[in-house]
Amino acid sequence: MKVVSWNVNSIRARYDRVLNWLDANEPDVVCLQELKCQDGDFPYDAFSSLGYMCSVYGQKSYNGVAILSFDEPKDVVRGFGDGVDDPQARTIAATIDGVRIVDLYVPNGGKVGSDKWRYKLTWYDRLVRWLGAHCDPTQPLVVCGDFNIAPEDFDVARPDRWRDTAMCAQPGRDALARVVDWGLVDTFRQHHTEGGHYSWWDYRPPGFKGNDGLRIDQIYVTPSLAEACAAAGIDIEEREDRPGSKASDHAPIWADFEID
DNA sequence: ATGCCCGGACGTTCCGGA
Repeated sequence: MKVVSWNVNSIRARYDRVLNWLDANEPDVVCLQELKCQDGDFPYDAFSSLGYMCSVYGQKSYNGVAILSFDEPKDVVRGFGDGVDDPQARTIAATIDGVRIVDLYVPNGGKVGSDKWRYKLTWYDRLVRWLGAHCDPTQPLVVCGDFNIAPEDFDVARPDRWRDTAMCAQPGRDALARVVDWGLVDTFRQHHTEGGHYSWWDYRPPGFKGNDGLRIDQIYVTPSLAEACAAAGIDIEEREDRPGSKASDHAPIWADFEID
């Protein structure tokens, strides 16, 4: 089972490019973030032509997540359902071929200390509680998406430049660590122990050309799936503009599992 | 110290992104 996670920065602006990538790579499960459209505007037909079923949790202009799969998605859940009045569409979960898939778009956080920053930290706390209430570290589980946190300095090309931002500030890293400590393994780090690998580059200079990258997109799994993870990677070629096809500011990340 | 580049929208400038 091949799983990909990709913050596409508008599915309507990106769907031809995403389609081409899916056609070439044939992942079994596709977790998308930042759809920036309502459910009714999602390009279902384009993806169904490649054989994908689409579970969508959209929102006008902002946020929005979706899980695409060849196999029928079961027990689809949108949002945390934790009683908090939160209109932001940032999480969707589904069971695909016996594997629970959780697709997340973690809040950006704005400036450290702002209301958005507090929302981000609170959101991480809600995620930990949600995992505790609805998931089990012994089950086959994928928790992936745009976490908007670079876990360590060697996940950042220029750590001094980013140190005190919402991507790197210690309270955010601590919040992410509490999610991982619940019982998850970073599939990319299983296969790449060295630094210097990134999944996001700002559109603004120095950006991709200046390699001012951060590794803020992750595919975490429970230990039973980690044992089955044969390979993981980041397709940085997809961060490059092509004629008539602009790139998202995020590259797709993927993990391959050998499961029956 | 700030903008740079993008996408979306009650659009012709703004907000949010990370």
